[in-house]
Amino acid sequence: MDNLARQLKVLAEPNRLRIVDLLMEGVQCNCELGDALGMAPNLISHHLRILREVGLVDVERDAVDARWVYYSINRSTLAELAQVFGAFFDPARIKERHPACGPQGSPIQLEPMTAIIA
Amino acid sequence: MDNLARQLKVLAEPNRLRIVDLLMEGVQCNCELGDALGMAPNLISHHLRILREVGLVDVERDAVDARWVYYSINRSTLAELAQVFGAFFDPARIKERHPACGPQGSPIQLEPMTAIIA
DNA sequence: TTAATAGTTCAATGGCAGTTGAATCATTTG
DNA sequence: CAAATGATTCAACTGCCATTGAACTATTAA
Repeated sequence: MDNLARQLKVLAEPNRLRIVDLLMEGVQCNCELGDALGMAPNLISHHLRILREVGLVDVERDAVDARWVYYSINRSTLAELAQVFGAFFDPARIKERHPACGPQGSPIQLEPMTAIIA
Repeated sequence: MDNLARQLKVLAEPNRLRIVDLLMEGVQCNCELGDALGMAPNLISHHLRILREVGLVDVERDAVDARWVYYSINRSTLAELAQVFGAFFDPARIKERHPACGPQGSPIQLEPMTAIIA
């Protein structure tokens, strides 16, 4: 579960989420990502490193001109994440209330409350 | 997409993720959550408020003894989140590389790179 | 070999947010 | 009424992390 939280934290950053989205669309080099997002190359590198650390992104270097570096989504990591997430947040998992506290004799006597929100 | 990032950010906090997990198991009052997680009641309240703000959690007040407050997972919000997440991170969405930059004439000539990680 | 290019690493900054303890609110009980 | 209970709100603190600008590495081009 801590592992899930860690991956969610990585994806919860808006710019990283956009990077992942662009990588899924096929965009891959640092410069293109930076252009698309209006971000500096070093910042792109920073986020890509974090995405690599959780295994969501892979790296390749161009065989002809080694200055170019291409990033891509790691399919298996993504698939596993989607699977774990889907299992964890499956609405069917929600169980009925079984309170161990509260007054005896009021098992299911509840009234909807909107006041506390206002 | 910003909306997705916001919900992910809420769920990326380990203690909140545990609270969500407990709520799915049927645990619901502040005190029980606090006992289960070893956290002070005010901190539980804090995280529950954040979960409420994104619509993931609902609130009810005990009809017999109004001092007790019960929290529960909002099924529709959870279902929508699971759906959006599943669609966004679907491995089938990953497209082929189509680089607009890089040297001409090296379309698919790449070599795997492990050095950069070390 | 010198300059240019693509990218990374480093140090410093600033803001957000989780945590803490005390105070407060609302409700029920004696 | 006063005391107790369940929970929330408030103010202050602290640590983490995205951002920034500059320096640095590696590779290719002139």
